[in-house]
Parts: sequence; C-alpha cells; structure tokens
Amino acid sequence: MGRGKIAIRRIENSTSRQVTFSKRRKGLIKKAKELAILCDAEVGLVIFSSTGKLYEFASTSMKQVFERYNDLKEDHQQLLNPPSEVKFWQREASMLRQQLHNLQENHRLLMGEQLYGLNVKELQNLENQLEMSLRCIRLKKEQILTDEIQELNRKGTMVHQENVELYKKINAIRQENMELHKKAYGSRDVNETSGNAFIQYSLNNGEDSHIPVHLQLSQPAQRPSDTSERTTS
Amino acid sequence: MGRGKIAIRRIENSTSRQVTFSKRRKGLIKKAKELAILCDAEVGLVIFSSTGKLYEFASTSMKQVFERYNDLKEDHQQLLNPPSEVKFWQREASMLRQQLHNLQENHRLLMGEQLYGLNVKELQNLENQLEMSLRCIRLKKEQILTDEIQELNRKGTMVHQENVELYKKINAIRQENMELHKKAYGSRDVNETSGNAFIQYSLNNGEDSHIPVHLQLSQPAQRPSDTSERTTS
DNA sequence: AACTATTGATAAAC
DNA sequence: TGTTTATCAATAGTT
Repeated sequence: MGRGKIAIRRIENSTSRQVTFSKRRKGLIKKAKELAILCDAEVGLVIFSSTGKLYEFASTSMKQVFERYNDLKEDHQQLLNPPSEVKFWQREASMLRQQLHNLQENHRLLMGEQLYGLNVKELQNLENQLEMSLRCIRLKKEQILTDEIQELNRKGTMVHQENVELYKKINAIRQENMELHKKAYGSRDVNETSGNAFIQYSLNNGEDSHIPVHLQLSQPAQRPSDTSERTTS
Repeated sequence: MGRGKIAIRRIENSTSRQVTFSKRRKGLIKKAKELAILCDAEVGLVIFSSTGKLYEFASTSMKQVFERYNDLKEDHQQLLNPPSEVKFWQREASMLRQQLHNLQENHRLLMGEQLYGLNVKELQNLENQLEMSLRCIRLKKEQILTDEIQELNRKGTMVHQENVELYKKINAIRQENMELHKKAYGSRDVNETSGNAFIQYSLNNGEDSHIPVHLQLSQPAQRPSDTSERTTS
C-alpha cells in the first residue's frame, strides 16, 4: 500500500529502513490501540528499533500484560528462577560472542589480514569475492556519477535553451526597435551597426550550445546555474 | 477501511466484535511481523481477547523481549527482582548484540551489498580498502605458489640426481657384467647391442635433466615422485 | 515532513 | 470461519 509494493525482507537502504520503521511503527501502534478499544482486548506491544531504541504500547500497563502473560504460561516460571536465568543469559552471551568472533575472523580476511592459515583455493575464493564486491561498488559509483552527469547535462541544456529564447526575444525587440528607429529618423547607419552586431552575437551563442555543458561536466563542483546567471545578468 | 468507516469505540454487538477481533488481530500480527523483518526490529506483541484467550507474536522470543524491556526499564526490577548477576549478563549480551549488528553492517559493505546509502567518497574509500585487501591476498597466494614451485623444483632435482646415481650404478654393474660376459664367452655382439643402448639411455636422461622438472611445475597435481618411480621401476 | 499514487486492510454481506 | 466486494486507510516513493 504505497507507490509500489515491496517484498517483505530486510530493507537494505538504512535511511529508507529508518523512515519505514517510523511510519510502520506509528501505524502498528495505532492499530494495536484500535484493536484494544474496538474489541475490548488487552494489548501489549514492545518494539525495539535496530539501533536498540524502545517503543511500546499497552492498553492497560506493560507490567500487567507481562504478569498476565506469565500467569498463563506457567512454564515461564522457571525463567524467573534466578540460577537458570543467569545460565540463559550466559548462553546467550556466549553464542553472541561466538558469532561475533566468526564474523570478525571473516572481516579480517576481507580486509586482507590474517591470511596465514589459508590455502590457494581459499585465497582464490576470497579474491573472487572481493572482485565481485569491487564490481558492485564500482558499478554503484559509476551509476551515481552518471546520474550526476545526466542531471548536470539536463540543467545545462535547460539553461542554454532559456538563453536561446532570451536572445531570440532580445533580437525581436531589437528588430522592432530598429524599425521604430527607421520610421522615426529614416537613417541607415543605425540599422547597419547595432542590428548586425546583435544577430552575430546571437548566432555565435547558438552554435556553441554544447560547449558550456561539457565544460561543466568535467568540473562538477562548478554549478551550471552560476555561469549562466553571470552570462544573462 | 471497509464498506464504511467505523468510529473507534467498543463494538457493542458481541458477534461483530468477535469477527472484527479475529480480522484485526490477524492484521495486527501480520504487520508486527512485517515491521520486524523490514526494519530489523525486535517486536513482541501480546493480545488477550475479551474472553481471556491469549494470542501472541514475538520476532525473537517473548522471553527475550520481556527481558530486554525490563533491562531498559530498570524501575521494573521489583517486578522480577533479577539478581545483579543476571543484569550483568543481560548487559553483556546487549553489548555483544550491538557489536554484532555494527560488524554485520560493515560486513555487508565489504561484500558489496547494501550500498544504497553511500556517497561517492564513501564508495571510493571502500573501493580502496578492497583493492588493498586484494593486493594482500594476491601477494599471499603468489607466495604460496612460489614456495610450492620451489619445493617441487627441489624435489624434482633430488629425484633426478638419484636417477643419475642409479644409472651410474647400473652402468657400472653392466660394465662389470660385460667384462664377466667377455671373460666367460669372449663374444662381441652382446657387448655392442645391450651395452651401447644402455649408455645412450643414461645420457639421454642426463641431458634432459631440467625438462621433467618444469613439466611437473606446470601440472602440480601430478606428483614428481610418481613419474620417477615409474621410470626407475 | 508533506504529498499522492498505489496497495493493503477490512466492514459489510453472504 | 471463509469468501467476496466496495471502500477506506496505510504507506512507498517522491519532493
């Protein structure tokens, strides 16, 4: 239910993931409230963001919900039994530590460190993986740069077209001006000098239409609007 | 969002309330699941119907959600009264989880995934890192291969020298044999045929001493000992 | 954060 | 409860 449907899997883009989290969290809490009110239910909802921040809703109170939950699930009493709880968390920590360790190991390999235990085949696999990563990264980078270039081209073209239009208008007005001048004074030299000069300037600019755009592309820091504004003003 | 909109207040008709509860409960749990998956969040949802029936969803486990909740809200200590040891391990686990999360994020980048939020500068840094890693890995691989080649060369040379020695011995014995033959029978043809053939074979092998070694290097799977054993036996 | 095109959820009816 | 359909709500992508 949005501009397009999305697959239900972890959103890779972290910005968009956070935005979606905000929106959907709000929606979820709203619906939890509505269910509690409409259907006279007791609802408890706890949400931890991936950064560890806590959001919650409870139609009564979280404490009540937890207690009621624990009352119903009597097997959870053992959980409240301190010794086993300590064990549980120790196991949890141990498991996490192991995962962390494995990932660190892998990470080092990807960073090209600690390669001593590897055989040629393993090194080859690692090399292939890194080459694939590099391809992805370069593709992404190129795409960003290409997009930027296209955007600059578009802007440059737009600004240039605007310029062309402006020159046309100026010429038209000049022409009109000259006609008026002729009628008013009937002289020739005014016609020949300022009129010719103006048409040439306009044509010159028309022929060079692509040059400023390409110059801007090789220097992305310089905004095309800057130059065009200077030219037109 | 249905045939008509409804006010958010307790549905008086108990049948319709029951129906709505079923539908909305299903929807709420679905959305809770989606939030957890899409946004990498930990979600716990407890629903008691007005008749007291329990429905629940937890992205990890309700136990974990409760513990994490209580960990964050320390004023709830009285509720479960966890000994300090439990709290210690909970904090430990929480810290490890966070570290793991960060490392996973980094790992994805190194694998060329999840590049959407990055700008060109960040992509460039990543690219440089991966290139450096590749250099290290290729260096290591080359070193291993070089070592292997040297080792093979060494073995090849050794085996070949052994061969040369053996041929010398064989020739010596042959010579002795021939002398004995001469003394015993005084014939020529035996001397000329088998004696000449033998010396030639030996010389041939001596001149090509470097060739088999190099062949072995380009085919590391084939052990030099195999060929030499076949030759000598 | 605001906007809107689109999808998704669901109220009503069966 | 399941299915269908008309309608409203949520939200994905965009600005």
